[in-house]
Amino acid sequence: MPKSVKKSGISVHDRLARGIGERILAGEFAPGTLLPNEAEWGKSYAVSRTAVREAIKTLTGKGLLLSRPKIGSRVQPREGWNLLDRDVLSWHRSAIDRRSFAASTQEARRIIEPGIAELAAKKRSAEQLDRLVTALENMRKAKSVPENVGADVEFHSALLQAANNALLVPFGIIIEQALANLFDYTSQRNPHHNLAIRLHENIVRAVVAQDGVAARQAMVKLIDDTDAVIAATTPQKKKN
Amino acid sequence: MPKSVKKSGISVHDRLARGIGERILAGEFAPGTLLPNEAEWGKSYAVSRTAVREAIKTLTGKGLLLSRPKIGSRVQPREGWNLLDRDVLSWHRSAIDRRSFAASTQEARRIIEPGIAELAAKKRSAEQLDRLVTALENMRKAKSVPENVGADVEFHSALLQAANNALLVPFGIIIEQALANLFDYTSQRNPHHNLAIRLHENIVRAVVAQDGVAARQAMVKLIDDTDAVIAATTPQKKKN
DNA sequence: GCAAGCGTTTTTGTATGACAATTAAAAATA
DNA sequence: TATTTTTAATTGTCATACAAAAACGCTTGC
Repeated sequence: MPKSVKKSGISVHDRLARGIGERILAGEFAPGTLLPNEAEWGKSYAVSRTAVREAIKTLTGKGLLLSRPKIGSRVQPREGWNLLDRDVLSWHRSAIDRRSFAASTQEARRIIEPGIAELAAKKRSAEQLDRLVTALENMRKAKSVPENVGADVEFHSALLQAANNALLVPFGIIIEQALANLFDYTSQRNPHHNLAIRLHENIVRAVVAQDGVAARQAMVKLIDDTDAVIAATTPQKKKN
Repeated sequence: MPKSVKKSGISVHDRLARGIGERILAGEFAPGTLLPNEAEWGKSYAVSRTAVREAIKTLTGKGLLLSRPKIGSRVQPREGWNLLDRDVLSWHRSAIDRRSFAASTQEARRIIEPGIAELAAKKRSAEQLDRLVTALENMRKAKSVPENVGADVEFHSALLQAANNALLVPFGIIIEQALANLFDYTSQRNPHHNLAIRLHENIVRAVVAQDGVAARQAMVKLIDDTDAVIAATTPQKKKN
């Protein structure tokens, strides 16, 4: 019996890649494991070998697999996984519990975003500053939760771009996921909205003044606040 | 059998993916550009459409492309590129000049690695500490430049793993490239070897003592030294 | 004249079948 | 037992055919 894959508008090999990818991230196929061969995938998902191969190429491109003739496709060690890939990260997110995912993203943000803010303050161009200011205005104008999330993501993306370092760009995905995650917690209305706006304003002020240290500090405060929001909406947390 | 100079071993679609990927990173196909269609690629590289499609799937999986029926494959905006993918980063590296690549990697390391050191000091397990200590010993014992690079990379990988945050793991690729790059500069013998060892020892000491602040400071000193090495081997640079 | 709807056509998406290349594992040999 | 050869399983590549999506141009109706 063909395994049912969630159907949607997207292509067969994309659905397959997601199906297999989620099972790898969930630990069903641990690193070092040899996957079923292409013919078996085709049979179990009722698709052609062509589609299977394209799905496997996608996963290989993301560092999850390595294929060799006569051997098959082997799950690679975790160090090689492109966890900062949008797809892989979303599979990862659905494979672990929300709390620890939120903790990981916040921890990572705390390491990276203050440095980004400092760089942005020092190196931003006038255009990049414009984009940041516009994002802040959109945050003020936001009337719904999705609008709010969108403007917030745009704000942090603009800041990231203003840092002018291509190697840091991939970390934007973490911020995106962290914010999406956050708005899972703060259900419909966010009473912190005004405070959040003010915290973002402080960052903009520092970037305008090209004051790296102030930008860093303002970002730390913003992340502190996010931590507080998460803690407040959580039944209980255990310390270690 | 030296008659054929064909890139032996590597598959056709891998070579194609690399070929197209390098041309995208080099700017020949800018973001927003529509690539030639699959049939044309097949003709110009003398391969089947199947191979072309698998190469394109690889690149799509790395965030470089998006394909849609009747439209074609369009180069995605840079924000979506998985620059922390090993392949993409190497294509990027060969597309820009060495100096600015070194500057970018050092800038990124300066943002992230101190935080990693601090996390590692606070959260490392006994086994993770062992791995770190072993890497340090291998640095001491290293007799050749490649051995030295290998042990150095292993040291920073061990530290990264000790930080116990999966989202930060992809950053290891930057460290790898940065160190490889560095040893391009310091040609054969590195007179800084003893100093470098001592700087690494300081990090280990802090991690042993679980002193996060000390670990952070020690890492900053190490990166400072790396900057100094780069500056010393460079004709001239301007400060701003 | 102009807008809306409808086929046309281009390009990717999927399937099938065939054969080549690779190499682990089994079999044969020294 | 150790080494070499053969075999077989699996991915890699190709050719062909048709399906599906969607931009484009055409017709039609007002």
